[in-house]
Amino acid sequence: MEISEAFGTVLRKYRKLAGLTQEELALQCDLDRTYIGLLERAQRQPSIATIFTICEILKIKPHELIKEVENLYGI
Amino acid sequence: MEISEAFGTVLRKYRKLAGLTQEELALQCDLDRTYIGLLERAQRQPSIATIFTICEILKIKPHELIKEVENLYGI
DNA sequence: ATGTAGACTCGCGTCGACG
DNA sequence: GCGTCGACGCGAGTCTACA
Repeated sequence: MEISEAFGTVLRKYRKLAGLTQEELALQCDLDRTYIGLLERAQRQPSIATIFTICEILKIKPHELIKEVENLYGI
Repeated sequence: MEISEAFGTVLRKYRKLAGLTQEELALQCDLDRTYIGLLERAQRQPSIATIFTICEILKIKPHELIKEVENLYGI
């Protein structure tokens, strides 16, 4: 599995766990709604700053999210 | 502490631990030598793909590196 | 072996609009 | 509520060169 694909999958999972729509998450993260969609569909590579911002809103530690990305990616 | 500053500090620490020069690390990561320097001096924000690539060469799990970045950043 | 600088390409991230 | 499209600014990442 590709890395952006892994990230997108994990992101969607945690967003739904938080009970947020792409629109709500984007608003709170101060990011664009379409960009969250692009991330989930693995069409963009987030920067480390973006990862931290999203994790803060999703109330999850970045390293925990990254760990799941590692698993899907297959490290 | 800024997030790119935190990442740069952690990167430099693990690069030296691995006994590599910026040049050697860059070569193995298939990145530019000057870019590694920019990262360590907090003048660039790595993408998630770049983080994973660097961590692979440094023989460290991305989430472990991220965890240290969190600590310096103060989460 | 590293810092810096300039110039370059391309992808991140934004925005408005439509189905 | 989400996917997609086109257009856009700007920053990631490259390359060359000098100290």
